[in-house]
Amino acid sequence: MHTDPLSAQFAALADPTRRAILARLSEGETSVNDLAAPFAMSLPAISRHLKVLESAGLVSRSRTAQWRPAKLEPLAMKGVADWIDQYRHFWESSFDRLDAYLKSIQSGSDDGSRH
Amino acid sequence: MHTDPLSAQFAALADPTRRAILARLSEGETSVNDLAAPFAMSLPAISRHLKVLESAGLVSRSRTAQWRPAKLEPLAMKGVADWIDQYRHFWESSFDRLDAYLKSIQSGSDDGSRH
DNA sequence: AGCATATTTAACATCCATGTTAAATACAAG
DNA sequence: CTTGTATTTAACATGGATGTTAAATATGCT
Repeated sequence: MHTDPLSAQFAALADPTRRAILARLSEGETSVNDLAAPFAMSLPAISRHLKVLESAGLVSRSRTAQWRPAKLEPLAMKGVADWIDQYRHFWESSFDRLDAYLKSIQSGSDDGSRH
Repeated sequence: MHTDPLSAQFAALADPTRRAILARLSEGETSVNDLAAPFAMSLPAISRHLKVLESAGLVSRSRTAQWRPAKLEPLAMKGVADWIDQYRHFWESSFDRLDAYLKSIQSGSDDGSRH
């Protein structure tokens, strides 16, 4: 099971329906019914997708009467972005610079067989 | 089933073992045996994790004699980063500005500024 | 050829994810 | 308090993900 937040967040993002929900929520808080409308999928299915997003911290819920609108929680997404930024220089450097970087690390100290 | 690249990439990243493998590969190309060493996991399991990373495009393989070293493929990770960057302004803005942004989108042309 | 090393595939077990439909719950209003 | 609307939970089916061990494959060496 996924106990670490990053795994939960990546897993939550690994589904097109959930990513579409997030895109929709980036335009504002929305009820489950409205969120479900564009999808050829039952309401309980959307409800469960929201639960996954909520467990990952990517979304929060509130209550107004019988509605439980979902709202984007961008800080969780920032956690994901921060992890990926570790690798940013790998694609932002020119290939020559990347190559040089890799070589400088490899020839630094050890044979690379352990942590 | 995950047919779209983004889903495959996120799914591949949703596992701590695979993220650890990527971290290791960020220090340079490495054989399967060396990659497996730090983990309390059988060699076939690591081999399958590599296959997942490779299918997602995050890693490529080559051959030297009986070794099939894995190498980081940062461009796939860039695809993921680009998707997330859609949401960057949600956490990089101040809360006031974020609030204003959300309101401006929801109410169309209303200026949405308050406080 | 025959053996050693590195890696993958096969066969299997188990658990998790995702979807469905039907019933249950939460709240508002008549 | 009964009804209507919104949402969740229950019960179930199914497929996919992840791990294991044993066998197969690929390559190099002597």
